[in-house]
Amino acid sequence: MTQQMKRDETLLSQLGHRRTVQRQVIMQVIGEAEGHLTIEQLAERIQSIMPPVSLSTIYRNVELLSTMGLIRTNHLPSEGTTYELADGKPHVHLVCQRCHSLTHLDAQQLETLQADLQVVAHFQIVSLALTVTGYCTTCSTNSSET
Amino acid sequence: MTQQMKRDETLLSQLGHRRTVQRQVIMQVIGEAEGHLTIEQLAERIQSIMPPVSLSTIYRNVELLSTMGLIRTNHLPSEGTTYELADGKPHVHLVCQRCHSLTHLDAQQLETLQADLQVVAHFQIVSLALTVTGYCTTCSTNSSET
DNA sequence: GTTCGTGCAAATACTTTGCAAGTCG
DNA sequence: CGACTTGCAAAGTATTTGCACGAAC
Repeated sequence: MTQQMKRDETLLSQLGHRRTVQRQVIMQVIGEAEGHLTIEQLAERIQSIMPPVSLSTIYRNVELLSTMGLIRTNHLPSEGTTYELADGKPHVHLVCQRCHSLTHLDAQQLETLQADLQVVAHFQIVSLALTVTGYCTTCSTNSSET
Repeated sequence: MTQQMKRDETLLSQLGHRRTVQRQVIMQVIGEAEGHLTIEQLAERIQSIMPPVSLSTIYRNVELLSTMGLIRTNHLPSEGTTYELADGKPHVHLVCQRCHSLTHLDAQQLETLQADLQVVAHFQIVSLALTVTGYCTTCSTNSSET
């Protein structure tokens, strides 16, 4: 959180945006979370440390922070839109098409691929997430019973 | 489409589902499309070949077809939820956090990774999509001007 | 006749937008 | 003062659900 907050303040001033309390708390909450958060989860956690922030404000700010590259926006099936720190670490999301369960993996093996894409696509990668669709262990096992 | 339709019918009967006109047309349209389709695009194309199918029916059937592993569900930022054939071919989606543009890549280099994950996660992979978040060439170039 | 599927309309999310009031430099 | 933010309420979209009718086995 410490390093992240510092980067936050730096970027916010760089881009001419104000370090409002709301924005600071949003960054703080996202930074302290282990995984990704939905807008509602964000709102809840914010309320636990300060007076509630309106949903529209949260929506507007995650959009801003995402544009600035501070956070990453995920579009996941079961959980809807979620947000997390844009730390550049590759994610693997295992999405089950049957029960819609979601499993996370930290994929070391993606490190090299990230570099490849950098070159190939001339795309400035902020974060890299692999969405794998298929069947989780449970469903894959039970599928024969159907 | 031919092979796909056959597989469609096979699976549909296997699972005790009926091969209704609506379902066949939905599969046909998705099969004939090059890329992924939104629910609305689906509805439009269906209307061009038969009397309109209600949106709820389409929603219910893409859910069904997805559960059956015939099609793949994408959750993309700019285009919302889209559907396409679950052909197992890896996709790379380059999502720009700034202008929200979406670029597609066919990634051959993911083939091996797919095998790795199969083992590591005991996850039965239907399809594999890499969502890369960052800045596209245009935005990456212009970012300094901001 | 019993089960399954569809269409329609209503009900639910989820997200965006307009506007008035407040804050900061 | 002038630019930027927020909160609230209203407006939009997107998706789901309940129900009655019709089709299939």
